[in-house]
Amino acid sequence: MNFVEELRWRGMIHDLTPGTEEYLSKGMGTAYVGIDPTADSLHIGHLVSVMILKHFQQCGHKPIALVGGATGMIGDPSGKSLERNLLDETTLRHNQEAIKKQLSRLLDFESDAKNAACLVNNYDWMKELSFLGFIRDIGKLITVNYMMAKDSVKKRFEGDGEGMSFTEFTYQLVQGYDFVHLFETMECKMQLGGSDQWGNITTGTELIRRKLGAEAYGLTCPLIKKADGTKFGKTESGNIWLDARYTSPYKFYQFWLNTSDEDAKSYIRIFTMLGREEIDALIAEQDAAPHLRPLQKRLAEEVTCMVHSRGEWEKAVEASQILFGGSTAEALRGLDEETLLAVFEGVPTFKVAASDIDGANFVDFMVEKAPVFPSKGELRKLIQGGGVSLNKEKVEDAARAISSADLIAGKYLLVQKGKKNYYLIVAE
RNA sequence: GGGGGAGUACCAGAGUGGCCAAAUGGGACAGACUGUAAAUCUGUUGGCGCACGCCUUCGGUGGUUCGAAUCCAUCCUCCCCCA
Repeated sequence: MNFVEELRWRGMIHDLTPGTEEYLSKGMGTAYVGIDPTADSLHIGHLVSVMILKHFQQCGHKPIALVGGATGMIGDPSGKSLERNLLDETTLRHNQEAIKKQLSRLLDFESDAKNAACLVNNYDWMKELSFLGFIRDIGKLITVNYMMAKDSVKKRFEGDGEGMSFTEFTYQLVQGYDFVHLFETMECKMQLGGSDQWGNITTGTELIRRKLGAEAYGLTCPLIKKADGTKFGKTESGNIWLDARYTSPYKFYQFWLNTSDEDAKSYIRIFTMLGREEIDALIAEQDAAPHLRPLQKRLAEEVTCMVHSRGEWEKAVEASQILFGGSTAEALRGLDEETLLAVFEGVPTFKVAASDIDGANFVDFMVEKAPVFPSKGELRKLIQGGGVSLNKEKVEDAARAISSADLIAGKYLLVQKGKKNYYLIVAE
């Protein structure tokens, strides 16, 4: 299978250096992607790079994931208008470990195959490097003029921003040096990344050309966009993380399920390994029966299974059916405690004393005892607009009281704000 | 150093003595419609015992006035022009 061809039909190529296809056609190639360890979990923005590595590996090449322990300490100025905050070493170490764990579930690091994936941390070689050594061996090879011509740098010199520190200016050289190092030690001749990395990648290939007199290659993928122009991978509640502690598998599943038709058509090519025929068939199915959303369902299934597990996917589907499948108050009451908790895992939960329940006024209770809503006025207005439900039944009267008879399984209250926002109240 | 302008709710932006809890647009939230979509339409968007009542808000402070976002003084911040 041809890697470049594969990415091309999936719409995952933004730019590539000349000679890339030829290099990869000569047998097993090696390429790396850099990942900034700014948090102790990857988010779905990282997923694109990981998918590229996955394809790379599937096409018989050797992928390397580079955790940027050193570069993370500097901060990539690309796409940033302000100087970045630096991370301390302890945090970085912790983040690196967590990211390693996540990556190892997505790529094959274990097998004996020649092209098993590999994980490196640039801190391991950067920490040995002396400042003097660096400016002698690397700094000499590149002119400031060349570095200034990069978009990521130019932007910081013009217009808004607040200037750029020497540290960030040097970033591209440091990242370029990674490439040189991997080229020399692992025969890694290619770097992959998002389109914002193009400048950094070409600095690397340039360094390799000047220092080693050798050819190296780069490929970038377009930044993922949503059809409505808003930012991909963010919701009101923030980033979508791969770590279940930050984004529950249910939320994760829901995120993909809720993509628009248009986006789903491109996402399914980018975020799943499904083949061309299968995807074309799904798209045809979607066009024939859009309300059934076969595309979104399949997309959500594939990605959730890949990132979490089939078991988590099944739970997410089950939870979705209970939450959105037109279930009634009776169905809700029919649930046993265990299922209930599983379904509402990750839903904001409030604990109250059981003695506070009986006879309490609904509005007062929801603001004072279990602060689901920030103010009584807002809650009243929502109730008037028909936007609040208790145990799947619309709250009609703002003055209604609650009692222990409202408790599900003797200790839970399920409050809904609108259709999608659930809150669980536990009486203890 | 000289001259001019501006700071209003989440954002943008009206208002320049009482009719201002403050136009309008965007955003956000909710309702209807739907496919848990998009588009559209509707409502809400300072707090409180909420249908015309009270309290806190228009950069800070202090004043004038029966009454101030609006007038005066002063301080702070930002922008523009000239040197």
